[in-house]
Amino acid sequence: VDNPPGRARNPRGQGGRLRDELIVAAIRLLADVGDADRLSIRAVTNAAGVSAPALYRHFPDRRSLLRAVVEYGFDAFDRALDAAAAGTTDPFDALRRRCLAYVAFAAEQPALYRMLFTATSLGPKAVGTYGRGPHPGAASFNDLVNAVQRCLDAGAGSPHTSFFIAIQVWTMLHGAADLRTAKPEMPWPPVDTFVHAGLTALGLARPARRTHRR
Amino acid sequence: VDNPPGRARNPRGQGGRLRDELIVAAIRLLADVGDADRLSIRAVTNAAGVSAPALYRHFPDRRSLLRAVVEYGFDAFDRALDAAAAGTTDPFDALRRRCLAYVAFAAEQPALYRMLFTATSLGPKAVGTYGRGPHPGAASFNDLVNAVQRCLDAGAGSPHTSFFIAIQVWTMLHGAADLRTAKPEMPWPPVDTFVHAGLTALGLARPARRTHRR
DNA sequence: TGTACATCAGTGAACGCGCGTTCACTGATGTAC
DNA sequence: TGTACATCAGTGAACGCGCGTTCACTGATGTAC
Repeated sequence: VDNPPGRARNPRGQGGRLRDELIVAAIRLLADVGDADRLSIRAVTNAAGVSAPALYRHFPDRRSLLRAVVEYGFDAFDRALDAAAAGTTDPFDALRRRCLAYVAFAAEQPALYRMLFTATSLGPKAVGTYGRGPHPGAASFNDLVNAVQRCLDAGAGSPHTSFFIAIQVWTMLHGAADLRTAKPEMPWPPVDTFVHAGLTALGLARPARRTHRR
Repeated sequence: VDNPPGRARNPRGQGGRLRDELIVAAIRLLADVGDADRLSIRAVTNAAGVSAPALYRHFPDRRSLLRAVVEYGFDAFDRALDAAAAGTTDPFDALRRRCLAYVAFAAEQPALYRMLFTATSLGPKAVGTYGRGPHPGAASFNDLVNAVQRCLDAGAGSPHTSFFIAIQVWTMLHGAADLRTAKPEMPWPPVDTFVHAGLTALGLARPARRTHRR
């Protein structure tokens, strides 16, 4: 991984650009090394084409960089799911599309997905904790609760609250996403088949129509 | 973490004992450090009361130790689930008990659980791959398929095969176990409520009896 | 019964490495006068 | 218009550390004769 030879120093007042470049380089590198623990400052700065100490102008320490990566990653995750759901007005179809996009995101960027969903706030580990403010994934979960609620409003048949059902859906999605990454040697059923079966079992398939069109 | 002061050298021919002591020490340490990546040879041998090079008499390298930990961990996992299911003859109750024991195992030893279920065969990472022979978790999954099949034989109502249903159950359990560890700040519903709801949704609750006893 | 020797569990020092972080610095560029 | 200076993005060398692994070794114990 050589330095991009042509990187020029940012002009005065534009030093902040390097901050974003470092985050993007970290995410790119994450796909190669497979684990946030392997994201060393030296590797990230080298991938961004600067020397290691240059990082400290933008982040006080390594953990701060990783936290920024997590926030950036959740942003990308939310955008991917919203984009998938934007293609339909039917709440059941929207939820199904969100679910498929969820698993697809994890399949495309497994190391980033794990960093967002399993490395965060795990004791003294790499990323550290988010003491103040909401957890960066809170918005994503809230989107899911809302998507489920729209299905309930449209007549979905579940005895549970939208919160409880959202937990059920999230659990299924995380299990599917994480296990498929962890155990690639298993003969997993196709994702859409699996997601459809899961949503149906949870009462989140479209209910039978009361009337037929003529 | 000081050396246990009293450790005596094993007698001739009993050098193999240290092998087990190292594995046990590694699992104990795993609970403290929280991640298999942090299981350094020096930390493990120190916890076992020997010098670092002593490990090489029993394992060719670090990865071999970690693989032995995984095998040992799957053994303990299987025993915990079997013990939980041994208390009943009803297949639905047996499956439910297995599920609760699954999540309990993960809650009690989160780092070990992760090592078994998410670190294995993840590219060039800590543990390495299991090229030859069956995956050490294969037996556990097979037990689950059998437990599901017994429910089907007892009249469970699912349109799917026992393999597919076992994938559904496993996905739910892994999702629940892993997310609860990763996001402890979430207001998770009680495990037994959640597992009961999940098994019911999957058609794995006891079917209504045809006849009543008089 | 005594002794030389082979076996073997484990040690202590050392290696080269990549790490996060610090420090004093360089050199281009905008600004004040 | 020219020049001294402040600003600031980024550098290069160095630090102390823990790591996996190697090497030559120690010293207790069982065995052959």
